[in-house]
Amino acid sequence: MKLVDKPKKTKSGQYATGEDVLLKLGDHEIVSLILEYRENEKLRSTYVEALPKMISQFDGRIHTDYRQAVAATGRLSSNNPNLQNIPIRTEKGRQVRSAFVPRNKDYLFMSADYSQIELRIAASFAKDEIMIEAFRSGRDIHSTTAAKVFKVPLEKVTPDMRRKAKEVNFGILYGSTAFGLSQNLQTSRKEAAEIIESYFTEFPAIKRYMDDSINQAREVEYVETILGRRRYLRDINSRNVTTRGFAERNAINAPIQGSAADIIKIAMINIQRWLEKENLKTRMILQVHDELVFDLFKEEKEIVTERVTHLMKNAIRIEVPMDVEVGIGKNWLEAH
DNA sequence: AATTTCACG
DNA sequence: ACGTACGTGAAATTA
Repeated sequence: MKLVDKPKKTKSGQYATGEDVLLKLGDHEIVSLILEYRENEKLRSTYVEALPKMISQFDGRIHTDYRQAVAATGRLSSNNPNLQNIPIRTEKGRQVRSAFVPRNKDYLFMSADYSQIELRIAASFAKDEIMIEAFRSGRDIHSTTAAKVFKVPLEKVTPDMRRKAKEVNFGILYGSTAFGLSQNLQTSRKEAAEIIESYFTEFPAIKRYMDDSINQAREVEYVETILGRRRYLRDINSRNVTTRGFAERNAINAPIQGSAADIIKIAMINIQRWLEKENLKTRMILQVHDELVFDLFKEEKEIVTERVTHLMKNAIRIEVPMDVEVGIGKNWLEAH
């Protein structure tokens, strides 16, 4: 439709039509129509029509498989079907999620989520006193970051400043560049670069930790999680800047993402041991990276809530307290 | 079989 | 000038 002069192409030479590309075409009505169609098709083909076919003839339930040796960071992955990517972000998506229900009327769905686990791990590894103190005092981490980065008192942080700070906090964990952040914030590279610079001035320990991670990786060509899982980074000394850049971002991200995986695995082992020891009817049924989902026997509500929270918070001791949010409802959506 | 897109954390 | 934020899996399309 000649909406732009030089349309972006994919590496195989096709026109790129991903969501981020379409949204930069301007506000032609075709864009929202295509994206609406895509959303509907995704939900129809991947969930609404696929999942019912996966119902077991033996017990009427859907069973995923977890793979323990696929993800390079030590995370689990879920397949056949993937139950770690059930929709939640859009209204129609949430309808799909609400179809996941307990086994019978004596049960409820319970979800227990680690709050900001990766940022807490980063603060702890970096020994950043400001960020550690923010978590210890239970302050909102994104607002705290916004106050520091934009140099205003906490009460003067606007929703837009908080939104940007949140993107920065995530970007940091991924080793984001000014370009990446500007794309994500839909702002100029200049502003993105200024925000990042300001971030590193306010949180010097985080900057030091990131540099140390890369330098250590250069020495031994691997990085490690808190429990010693290694990710080998054989490209870390590559002379190709793009290749080396990937390895450097992995050097920052893998210990953090992987340590979060270590921690939830310890919690899962302790929770399962406890459920069996106590002969409880509640079952741990899903893991979604920082969340555990339970088919909760109603009469066990109080004890399970208390013990699961405790076992998740205390799986491993680090410099920062772990916070866990528990929700209970009559389906997976309501449990959040 | 490879690529592209998009669902999740 | 180029490429550019981490980790996955599934469906549809393209080659």
